[in-house]
Amino acid sequence: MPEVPPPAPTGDALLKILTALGNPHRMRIVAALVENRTYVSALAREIGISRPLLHMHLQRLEAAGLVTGTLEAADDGKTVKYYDVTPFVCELTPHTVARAAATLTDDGAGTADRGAGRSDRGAKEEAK
Amino acid sequence: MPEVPPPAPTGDALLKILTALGNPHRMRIVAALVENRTYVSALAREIGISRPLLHMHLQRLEAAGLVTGTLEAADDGKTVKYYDVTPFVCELTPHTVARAAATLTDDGAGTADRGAGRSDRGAKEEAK
DNA sequence: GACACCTGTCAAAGATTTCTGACACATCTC
DNA sequence: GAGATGTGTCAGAAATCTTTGACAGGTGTC
Repeated sequence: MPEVPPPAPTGDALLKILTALGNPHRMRIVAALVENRTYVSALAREIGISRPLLHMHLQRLEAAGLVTGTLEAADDGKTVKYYDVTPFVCELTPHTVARAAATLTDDGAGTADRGAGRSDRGAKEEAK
Repeated sequence: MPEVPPPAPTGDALLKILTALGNPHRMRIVAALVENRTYVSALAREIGISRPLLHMHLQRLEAAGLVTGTLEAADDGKTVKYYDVTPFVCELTPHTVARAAATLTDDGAGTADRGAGRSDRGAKEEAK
């Protein structure tokens, strides 16, 4: 079959995606960015949350590879940070979850890589 | 049978699925149940977590509709609770997330006032 | 009866996540 | 300069999730 199967992310990557998307505010952020790209302050006004809070949510989404932020210069020269959604595709089935769980690096004892670990993975798309 | 498109869960349902799957232990539970169905105590030993903890995780998974538990009688007559995975299919893309976000009943204000007393919550948005 | 399994629930501690209010800095307009 | 807009970060409170240990049953075997 010529069908190209989904990228099948690693366990940690899938976990990051799930925890990133598992939040009403972040789901709405993705929804808003699908409609049209915006910058941080405008998006905060649109959704109705504070800038610091939105900043945190955007960081979480970006860390999961679901959105990307670019610092651009507006017409008047002011620097604005625009965000776009990544065209991610992730199929969730018992099999894909099981496959991802096999590569989890979390031993359950709390060896979670919180804030550490440099990841050069800009896109999960080619992961295999 | 022709191609059946994914059911497109409601916002709250998808959120439940995502938060249920967004946990290393629960991902491993699904993985273990995909291999072969078991009962609670055996599963707890297999994964290496306590029974009360596993019980909570299973409840969360069952509440999201990802697994189902059935109280059965073993050969010797002892009652055992077996768990099976539901053959769920959920496609995660910017579009599906956006579509689901539109039906979220969480007003983001923390007020668990599901679907009641609807009024303009964005009153302060235009106050600028 | 004593033991070994199974089932479930509870309260309380521990660890994350979420959220708010300030702060500091830059650019453009009046 | 003052004011409005944009950027980002920080500490600490508040809410939620995770985890443990103890408890209260049930059934079958020795």
